[in-house]
Amino acid sequence: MLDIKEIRNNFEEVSKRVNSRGEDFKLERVLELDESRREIIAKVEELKHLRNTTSKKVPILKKEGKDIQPIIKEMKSVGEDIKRMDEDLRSIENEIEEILLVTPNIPDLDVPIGDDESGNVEVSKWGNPRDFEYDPKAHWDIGPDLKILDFATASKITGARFTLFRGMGARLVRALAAFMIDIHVEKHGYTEVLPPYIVNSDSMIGTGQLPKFAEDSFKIENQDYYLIPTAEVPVTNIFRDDILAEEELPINYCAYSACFRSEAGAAGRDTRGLIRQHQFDKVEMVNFVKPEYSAKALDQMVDAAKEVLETLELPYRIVEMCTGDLGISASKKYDLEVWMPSYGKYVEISSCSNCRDYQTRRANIRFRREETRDVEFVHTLNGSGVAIGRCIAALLENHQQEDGSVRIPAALQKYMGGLEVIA
RNA sequence: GGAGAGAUGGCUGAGUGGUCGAAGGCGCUCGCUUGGAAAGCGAGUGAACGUUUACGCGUUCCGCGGGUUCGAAUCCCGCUCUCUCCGCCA
Repeated sequence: MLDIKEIRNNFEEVSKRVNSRGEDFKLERVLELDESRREIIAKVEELKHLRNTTSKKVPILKKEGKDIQPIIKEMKSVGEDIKRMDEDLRSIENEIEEILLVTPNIPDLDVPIGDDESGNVEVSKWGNPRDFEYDPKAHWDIGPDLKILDFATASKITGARFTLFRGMGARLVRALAAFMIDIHVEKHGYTEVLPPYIVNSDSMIGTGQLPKFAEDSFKIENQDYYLIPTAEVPVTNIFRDDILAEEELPINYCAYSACFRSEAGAAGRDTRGLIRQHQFDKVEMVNFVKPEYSAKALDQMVDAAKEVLETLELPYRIVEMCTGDLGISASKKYDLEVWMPSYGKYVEISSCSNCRDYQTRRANIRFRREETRDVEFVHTLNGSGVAIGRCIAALLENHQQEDGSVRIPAALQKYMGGLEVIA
């Protein structure tokens, strides 16, 4: 959520930068509403002050035997005025909130301007796509051939966009989760958490999934519960409505979880294989940091994700998202894209975002700065470290061998019980 | 799912209609004291919003949302969460 005071005091700049995302976010209306809101507040608080001071006098006058009927009559009417103005105020504040909850974060000044993904900028590349001396298979063929992925049975059990992992396939999911978490915990100082996979709407609002993107989530019928689209939601909301001590920061959590997405707008896209599923596993990183530290934290988070891919010997590139392709909460975002031979291109496998104070304003996550004793909003970052389903697709395709088997990268072998090849 | 109890400031814990943002205690901060520390003594110690150059002033907040009243932490209604017992269950 944007800071209403920032909108008020710095309207041109805020408006220009938010609208650089390629959409007009109607901040003028917020300005108008804010104006009348403050007008009403001034009036109604004056009346409340009158009521308070008068109410204190009433028992005294009563004791003195004075006639308090005229005062009571007057205060009754004052009370009605207050009630009416409070209602007006509430409706204005609701409208302001309604707008602010769907207004995205302000992009950082150095984010490239662009309307859509075509404006994204490649920052770096690691490794080289393998030059196959034979016709490489896609993972949706490799998996079923090795009997480790079973899409047909999953669609019987549930429907489209689900996978049944079998044998070494199932083992691979478990191995990758453990492998990734170990990297983050042992090398990057993360604390492992395992959150609920179902959250309430306050949590979904806190991280930005609601109210704007309701159709992307699975909602539990007749309850205020949602299946998490990412562990970012429960983990970021751990500190909702808290004031942290400065010395507690930074807090770095990583979490394995299943993720559930309706993929409402993706009908017909990526219909084969593991790339776009309603349920997938992911290891997520979430940072809570002091404002002055969040830019650096984003680089470190990207480094942690890079390490996962490099250790798995998967070629990737890093792309910086342009203003038109940032998520609602992000002020700056890097995607890590892994080389996918079946697609003949790089495919997103991690997304690392600096959300600055956007989520913490929504979720009311603050810290007290020692020096000033002031309360400030924490900055949050989140990033995949990395998506396990897509990682399996990449492993199968990039490390496939001509005989149909798949080589397990050295670093992963101990997590696979010493297995070197899936055959 | 059934029965009961509860929710007050960083913590603990009073408060059943009127000078209550809320006693007391603990904690914390600053000062005094000390060779130093502890103890002791004194002062201070929430957040949001509005207003103000500033000092400050005002409003709101006692789980959440309504209601009664001139006035609600206190009375009434609804909801949420926590705890205990029973049932069920991995």
